[in-house]
Amino acid sequence: MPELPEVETVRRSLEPLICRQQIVRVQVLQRQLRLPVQRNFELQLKGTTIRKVNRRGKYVLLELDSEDVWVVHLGMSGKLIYLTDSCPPQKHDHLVVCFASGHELRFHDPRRFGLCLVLNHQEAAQWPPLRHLGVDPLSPQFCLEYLYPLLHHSKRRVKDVLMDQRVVAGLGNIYVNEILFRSGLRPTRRGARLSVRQVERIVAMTPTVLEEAIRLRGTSFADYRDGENRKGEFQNHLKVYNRAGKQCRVCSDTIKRMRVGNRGVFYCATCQT
DNA sequence: CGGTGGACCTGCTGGC
DNA sequence: TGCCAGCAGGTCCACC
Repeated sequence: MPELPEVETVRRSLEPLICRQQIVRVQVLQRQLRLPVQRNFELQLKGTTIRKVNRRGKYVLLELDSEDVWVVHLGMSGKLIYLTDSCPPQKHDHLVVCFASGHELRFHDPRRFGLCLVLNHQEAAQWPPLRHLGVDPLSPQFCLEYLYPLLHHSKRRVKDVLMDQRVVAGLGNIYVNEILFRSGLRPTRRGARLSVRQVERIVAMTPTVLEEAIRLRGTSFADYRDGENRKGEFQNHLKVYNRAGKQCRVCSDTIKRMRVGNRGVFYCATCQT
């Protein structure tokens, strides 16, 4: 499910709802997520107040007044849902966090590819998945001088390089397909074979696509919802992803689908070379 | 070492 | 209608 625009939408929707709220009760209903939920997870959260909601790549980082960080990754099907009225836990609600206000935050994840853990600031800085994250594609560090050498020295497909979280933090399959369409490049092109001009197009189109998707509150197929369980709208603006057999919105050619590294890739053979 | 393919898990869709 | 294969937005690890 969630790539950078969806995670950022969750962050923005949760921030005003949960900041300054004190956690009074924590229930773990399912410990087996991508990593098992820590033994002392409940104790680490209980009594703390959420100070800020940050994002790094696809990770949501909930900063606590205890100086710990509650790290959440939504995997493929994870949701963080804010409830003002309690109800019995639903199927696949794995975590229920109750605030002093009586409101709740729940982590819900049918496929359990998601992740929840509590780390202090030093541990968070050391934790390899966070430590190795590449630049944020919406930051000024994401520029030609950064990206061109990484692509130029890689034999991998441009799609795989852009999806590598150590290179760019937050891109996944949907947005890489869209970015490469708008850059006029086939996903199977090898990084080393791209010209400076072509990498310039990627650098320009990446924030354009991501910012448009954030404005439309992300892409919802089946699962994705923001912190208030609302769908996004960007699925109606996709140019190639999930559009195999349909007409290209630019040239009317038929959008093609192929498999690259065990996942679906969508492209227009006329617009992308 | 870099690069690829499968595993992890549940649910939905489409074909027969 | 029912069943089953195939597919899904992410990450990690074994293997070449």
